[in-house]
Amino acid sequence: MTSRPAGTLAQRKRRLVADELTQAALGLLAREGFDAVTVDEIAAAAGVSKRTFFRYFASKEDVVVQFLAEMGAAMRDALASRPAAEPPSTALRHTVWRSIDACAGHADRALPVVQLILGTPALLARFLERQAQWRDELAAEMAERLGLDLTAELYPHLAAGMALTAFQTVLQRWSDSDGTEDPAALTDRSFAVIAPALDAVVRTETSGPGPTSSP
Amino acid sequence: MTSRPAGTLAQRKRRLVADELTQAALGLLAREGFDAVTVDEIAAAAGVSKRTFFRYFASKEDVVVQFLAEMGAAMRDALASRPAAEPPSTALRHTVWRSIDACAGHADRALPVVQLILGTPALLARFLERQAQWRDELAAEMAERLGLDLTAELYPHLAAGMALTAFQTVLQRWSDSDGTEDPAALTDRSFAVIAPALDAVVRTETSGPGPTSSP
DNA sequence: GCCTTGCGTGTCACCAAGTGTCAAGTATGG
DNA sequence: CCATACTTGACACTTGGTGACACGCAAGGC
Repeated sequence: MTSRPAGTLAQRKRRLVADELTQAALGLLAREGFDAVTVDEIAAAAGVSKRTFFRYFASKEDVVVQFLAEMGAAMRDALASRPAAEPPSTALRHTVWRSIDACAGHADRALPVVQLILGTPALLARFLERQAQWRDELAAEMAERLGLDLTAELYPHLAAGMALTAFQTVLQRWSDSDGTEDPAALTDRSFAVIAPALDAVVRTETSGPGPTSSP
Repeated sequence: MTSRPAGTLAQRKRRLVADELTQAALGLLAREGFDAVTVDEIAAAAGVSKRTFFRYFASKEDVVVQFLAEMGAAMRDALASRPAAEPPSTALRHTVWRSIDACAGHADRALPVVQLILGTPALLARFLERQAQWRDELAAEMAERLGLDLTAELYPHLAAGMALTAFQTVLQRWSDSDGTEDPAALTDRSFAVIAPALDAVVRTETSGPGPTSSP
């Protein structure tokens, strides 16, 4: 009863501490830079001990990257919810748009974080690592969508990779332009470039040796 | 005089120590796993101190990733040396093939390293970070090749990203199959998929609003 | 032959990221 | 009131990585 917010009381308390930690970390890191802030400082700013910090986040990088963690699940959901008959380029465009839009929606909070990530090698590395997981997940979803064998075909992984390349390109431009450029336009332009490959599924993989030869 | 091998004597000595360190590290890491080996052990195995290790490599990850560092330069060189009239898909296929071939060439040494990298989150992250740099370099080269404005157009970054997606996909398959699958065939198949996008440069970016609309 | 200069290395001290352990605090249930 | 489970803080410890200093050794000038 009275479970209005979400889950048990203990879970809500845990969420509270996590939010406090994230808030403190994001503020300090964006202002001072990733290497200039220690975990002790973040913990102190949130009013907990260093040990407790590591009970909530696996690493200092995680505080920032986990802030974008739901993006992976969101993308997969978005892809799964697109009509099966839709051409891949359209389905994938909506897929990455789900996350881009989430960023662009509250740019005031998201932009500094994106700039921090893209500008910090250690964070960029973690972000890309996360993207590699998303790629596998999206590839699995694409294979299921199209009834392809994930282990035999290359298309699913390549399609997912191309979509995430577009994602990353848009994010980079948006970050570099300090939020000036329009994410929607960037997304459309990116997918206009990669669409010819995304929508040429049937030919390339099912017909034997194909057109490629002569190294 | 007597500068047969390369550079001065000091430089050759330095190279010798670096090779010894790399050799020791690769052996230990591949056998025991990345986290199970300490820097002290690597240094001891190479007969130097921990401090000296860090005078040669910026981090423990670097020992492994720097082993593939020349790939970036090799790719850029490969792209720069392709005839300007060549279609992008062909030029980029040769570009990534330069590195794939280098791996496949001495698979006995390269395969364990690739498997170590792809199987270790921390190393994968560094590898992807490196790839992000390559992407920018290849994008710059592509822009110059095609006379495009790197800051205005999206195609260069997207094309470079697609090529590297193919690169990563091939490497992944090759690693997963324990070197069984043919890298050349995988490369050709991958580029057959992405070629339609790579070779459709002119239309998408130069002609105004274009075919993309209706979200 | 000696002495200076410079470079590479080892030793030591140090900081920060993580982890294991244990004791103390607090909510729940009998 | 007590027993239990869960969370937290405090402490110690390992490891990655850096700074500072001293030593050894080669090259070159006197």
